[in-house]
Amino acid sequence: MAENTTEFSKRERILLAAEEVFSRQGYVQAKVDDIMTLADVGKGTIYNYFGNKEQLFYHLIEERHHKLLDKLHAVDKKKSFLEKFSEMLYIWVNFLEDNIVLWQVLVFEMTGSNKGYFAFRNGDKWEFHTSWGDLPTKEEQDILVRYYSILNEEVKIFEELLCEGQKEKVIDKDINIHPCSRDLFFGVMMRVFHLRKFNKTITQKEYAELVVKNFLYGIAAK
Amino acid sequence: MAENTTEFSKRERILLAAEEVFSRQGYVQAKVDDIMTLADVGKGTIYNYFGNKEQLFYHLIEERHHKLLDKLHAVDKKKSFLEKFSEMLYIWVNFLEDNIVLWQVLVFEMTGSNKGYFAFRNGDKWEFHTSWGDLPTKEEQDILVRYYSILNEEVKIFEELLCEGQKEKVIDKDINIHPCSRDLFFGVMMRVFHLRKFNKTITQKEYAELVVKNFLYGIAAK
Amino acid sequence: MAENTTEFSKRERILLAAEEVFSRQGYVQAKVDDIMTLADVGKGTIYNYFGNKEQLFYHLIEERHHKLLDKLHAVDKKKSFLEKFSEMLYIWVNFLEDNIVLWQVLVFEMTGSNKGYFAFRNGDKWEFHTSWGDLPTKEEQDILVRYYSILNEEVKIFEELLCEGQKEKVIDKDINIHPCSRDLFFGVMMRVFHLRKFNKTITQKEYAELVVKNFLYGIAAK
Amino acid sequence: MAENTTEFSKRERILLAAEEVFSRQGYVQAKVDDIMTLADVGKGTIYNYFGNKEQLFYHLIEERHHKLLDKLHAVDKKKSFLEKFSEMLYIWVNFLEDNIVLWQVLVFEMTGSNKGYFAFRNGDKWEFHTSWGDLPTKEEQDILVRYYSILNEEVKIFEELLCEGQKEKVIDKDINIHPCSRDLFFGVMMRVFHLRKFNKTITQKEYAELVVKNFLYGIAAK
DNA sequence: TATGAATGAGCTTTCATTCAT
DNA sequence: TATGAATGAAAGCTCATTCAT
Repeated sequence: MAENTTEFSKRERILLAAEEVFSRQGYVQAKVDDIMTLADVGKGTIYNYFGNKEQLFYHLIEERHHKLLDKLHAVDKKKSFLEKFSEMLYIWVNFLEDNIVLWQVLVFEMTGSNKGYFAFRNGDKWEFHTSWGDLPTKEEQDILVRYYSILNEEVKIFEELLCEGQKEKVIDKDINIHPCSRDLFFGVMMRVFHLRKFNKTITQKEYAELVVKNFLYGIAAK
Repeated sequence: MAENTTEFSKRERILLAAEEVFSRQGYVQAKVDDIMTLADVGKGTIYNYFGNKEQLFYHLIEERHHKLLDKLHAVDKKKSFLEKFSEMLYIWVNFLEDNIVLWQVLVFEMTGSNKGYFAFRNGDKWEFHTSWGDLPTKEEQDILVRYYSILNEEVKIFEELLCEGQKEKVIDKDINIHPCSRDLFFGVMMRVFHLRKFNKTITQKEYAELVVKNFLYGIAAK
Repeated sequence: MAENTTEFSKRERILLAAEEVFSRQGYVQAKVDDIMTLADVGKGTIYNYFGNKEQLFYHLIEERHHKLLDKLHAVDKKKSFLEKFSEMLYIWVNFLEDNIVLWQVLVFEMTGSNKGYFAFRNGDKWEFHTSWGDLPTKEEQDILVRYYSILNEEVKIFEELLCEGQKEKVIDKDINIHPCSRDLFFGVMMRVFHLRKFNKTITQKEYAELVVKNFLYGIAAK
Repeated sequence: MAENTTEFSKRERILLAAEEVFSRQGYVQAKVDDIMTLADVGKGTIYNYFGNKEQLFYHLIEERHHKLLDKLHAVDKKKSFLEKFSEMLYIWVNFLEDNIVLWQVLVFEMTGSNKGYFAFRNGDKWEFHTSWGDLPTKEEQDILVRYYSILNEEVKIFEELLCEGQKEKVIDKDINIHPCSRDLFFGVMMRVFHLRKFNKTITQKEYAELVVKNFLYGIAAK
């Protein structure tokens, strides 16, 4: 990765190295030193480009996030709900296979869910809650919001998709789409993490179909 | 918590404080000093009782784990699959509401899934794999195994339940129960985490029923 | 050692355990906990009997020291210098084989020679010097004096012996006995430590004779 | 020492401070904080340069060791055995006067002789033994070996010298050179430690001659 | 712009000693 | 007299960040 120092710009090399190190170690345990060494740049360079460790992680995530968004938005709007559902789930599964640890870190560490924080949008503001009393400080909140916003943008696409499915009467009218879309989004993340272990023979495409099927029709005998 | 120093033994106070601090900070970022202060005991006392930070966390988790297991095993074996399913899911949801951050820490940090590790049992041994090359050291593996074993014991109960459902032909015969039970187990964890935020009006009982319904029959219009 | 708790008094058991632990670990690294466990007494008991770790070590050393002195003084005064020399050296070698680590700890750690301190008697007072500027504090000096006194008593016996040898004209009249007796005393300690490794076939008796021979006549070809 | 911060590089200042602190306190009781303060550098700097406390000590010792070796090897090979003996002993005495506490720490603490460990080379491997049952762990052994190797290199020079003396028939043919060279080597160390106290009037040169004389011909009246 | 030597607050853990029982 | 639970000061080491070059 770090060998072809001429092929990539310093910024790209840092991002590539950051991906590897954050994926190996998680966020807290990842060391800027390791990223520096792997990227084959000076330590100061990382700080020049990205300001600090957290912002480096954010930029890494943001870049991937936008690539995912682009793919998701590229799905042909005119297709049927079921076709779009399969296709978009495939994109999501495919993305997760490449970025699973990073996205787990994002969901667990960076949104503060490992500290009992959770947040949701109330109108145009984010509200924070906690299972244990202390709310995040203002600075912490600003950071958390950035990561919540990323996840929210991703979830929203599936939420809108499911709404469409409900309008098209494929999805039951009594279903509450909001939590349901979160179930789908985070549930697939868990499934991908386990798929890798137990179900390596199935292709991503087939897997996406299976998820759609189970999600829509359950596992009960017909 | 620390106020009622006479009501609880030092050991209990440490465990109570540990729960709060680990839930506030996750495992790595939790400081033994904070646990000590909150429990209102000397720092050495924690080490006398539990040996080190990791063992303290383990004892905390193990204690809760056994309480959960007891409840799950107390479900009347003679009831029908559907009754048992609802009842056990309710127990699991109920348990998670009380221990959600701790169990997220367990699943994410302590099993090393934040580092790309995953493990599964091959016969009577645990095998470790990683998305990024470095395997955990022997010592780390020993620690990981303890946490995997806890989760495995919990998942197994649901796996056996679903097998029963398959035998009773409530669950489709073509479903692969092994990954499916993991989906259920970890999926509910995710749902509970989001339920708290978006769906506070519904009772745990009702929620458990909803999960069963969606899991078995999906969300498609009938 | 600790098994026959009825055979020995608590005090004896502590001393026996202390010997083993100090010999295994040296003074600083020996843990009072280990002594307590091995002696099978409560930790407070050690402090009741001996006050603190240092005094426990001192009592241990002192007890052995007096046994050595008794043996050395029991040598028949009327024998010739050479006979007495051999006999006393044998006693010293024999004692060291049983107490080598303890006496190394005494010489190195407890006299502060590992800290560059050295002391000698000026009349009836001990004077302290150091290679590195800071003299030991008053309290430290008091402790050091106790250990220096023990070694001094032991060396003195050999010093007097060599003086006698000089009077009997077996030892050259130009030899300065004071440093020479220290050479003998500490040199034998070093030799015993190495004898154990390289020269196991020779008996202690033969070894004492060898030391006497080399000390008196050197190793040059005759 | 710390005053002339411009005269010495940080590395040199750390080594100088380490010498002083290890000489004042021995190895175990020396505090990295004190070295840091005395060297007037940040604590991390010590770890950047030397990795850890033990390696710092090792580098300190190794540096001195190589200087000693250079001097010892610089002795003219063509001189007679007796001339070389005097000259090399003078070098050794001279070296010890400057490094006595450090070399005592090396011999006593770092080789584990304060814990009853001793080691010797069997072919090309070091074998460990102990007076009290517990052998050092593998990691401890690796560290011990480094210090044993240093001492071994130094002793070996004297061993070879004495072998030469035996070939030249200056030393008795029945003498076992191996333990004898250890006696000389460690004995001189003891003597230097005591010389400083009792015999300051004699020069190092004269002292070296005296040791040679006593070692070869003993102290008996001729 | 790019560097990496230097920093020091902050972490986990140890262990001699105390003291209420 | 005997105990051992409890203590907390003190230790080695880490690593995000800075800043002179």
